[in-house]
Amino acid sequence: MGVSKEKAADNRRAIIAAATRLFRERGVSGVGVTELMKSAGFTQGGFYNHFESKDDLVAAVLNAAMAEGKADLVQGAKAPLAGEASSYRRFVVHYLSLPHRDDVGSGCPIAGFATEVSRTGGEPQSSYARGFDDAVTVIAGVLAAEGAADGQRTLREQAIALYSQLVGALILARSVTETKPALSEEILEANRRALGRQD
Amino acid sequence: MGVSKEKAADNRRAIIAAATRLFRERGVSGVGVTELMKSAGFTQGGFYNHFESKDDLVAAVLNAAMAEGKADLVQGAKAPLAGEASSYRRFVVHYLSLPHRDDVGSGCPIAGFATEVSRTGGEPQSSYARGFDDAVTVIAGVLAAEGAADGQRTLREQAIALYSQLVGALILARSVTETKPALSEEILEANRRALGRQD
DNA sequence: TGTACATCAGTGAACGCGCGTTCACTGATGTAC
DNA sequence: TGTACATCAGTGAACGCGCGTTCACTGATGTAC
Repeated sequence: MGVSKEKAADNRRAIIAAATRLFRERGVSGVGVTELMKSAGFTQGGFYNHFESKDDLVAAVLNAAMAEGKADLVQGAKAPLAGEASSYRRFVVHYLSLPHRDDVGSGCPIAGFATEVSRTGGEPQSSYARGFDDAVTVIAGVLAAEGAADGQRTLREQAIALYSQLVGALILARSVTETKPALSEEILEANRRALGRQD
Repeated sequence: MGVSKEKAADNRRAIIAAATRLFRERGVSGVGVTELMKSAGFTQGGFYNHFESKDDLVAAVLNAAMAEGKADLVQGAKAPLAGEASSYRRFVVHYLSLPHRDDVGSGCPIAGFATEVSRTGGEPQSSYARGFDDAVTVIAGVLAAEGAADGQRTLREQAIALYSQLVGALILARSVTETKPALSEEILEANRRALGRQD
């Protein structure tokens, strides 16, 4: 078809963008290369001009998703101090909100890819682990701003525990959304209340 | 081959048992019927004498895994009061232990099947939700025995929040085991410490 | 600046392979008499 | 209790299908002169 280098790079990004969404929603093995390419606006064959294999794409997807996830987090943490809520409060409430629960495709990639990378291992898992560490650092910053002093536990430790609870609550809420929506909301609410008081 | 009804029922259970393990370890779509049957000691064709389809097996597997998971929980909660540790303490420490992290195949099915059922929906998800509810009830009992009074929050609410944190910690620890074992252990440890003090 | 040609992103048919499922066959089980 | 026969769990080859991947082809891009 003939396409400029610039346009080709755009197209590569479009494929990755489609994959970061679809892989979170349905899992890597739940999305075929043909469907993926179609969803990005191309036909199947072109895939291999950009990636060596589907596994190669998975690695690129985790890198991209983690970078994007970190950007979202940082932006959220230092968001314009609109409203009276603290950073901490806003972060928790947003993370455990219905819109976030229902938006697996562009929601927190740590929650969306956790099970995937535990089975994949390798490079994607390394990217994921780096992304997790970055997130913990940002959250520790939020806790510091909150003045969440604790003689026994470091900020990092507290951030890891908080993030674990948030991720668990989100994954559990998502796991029963379709058949038990009331239970799903109850899970979010119980965790919001548990995290309402300072940890 | 010719097999008694009794033996046939045993064989059906063996297939389900193999599947509850393999599906947790590698996901439903990561295990083929042929491999599954081989792992249970049979050839592929016999599968359809016991189940209408692979989806039908998935439903049976979730029922079985939830029943077994509940039995494990109840047993753990009322375990012989050996040692000085409280039920609560024992539960948390075991849940966040390395052996439990490394035993996805027969570990907590709520953690092992969470992502799977969020995509599957339907009957398997209903079984899962029932299993989750049962687990919350058992945990609320453990918290009650601990005298975890809290004027603001019900025992059920506290149990849901606690379980969310445990499940999140386990899933996150598993997600980085292969490439970042130190981080994986740090996640378990941070949550153990966070839950050491009464919630 | 203009022309000739190599490059390479995109197309879509085709490949082999493993999947879930079906089938004809087998032989011990378990029932009818 | 013994014999004849229907049942049905288990076997393993075969089915169609969708998967990841390859390929010959195309035409605009972008370089050489």
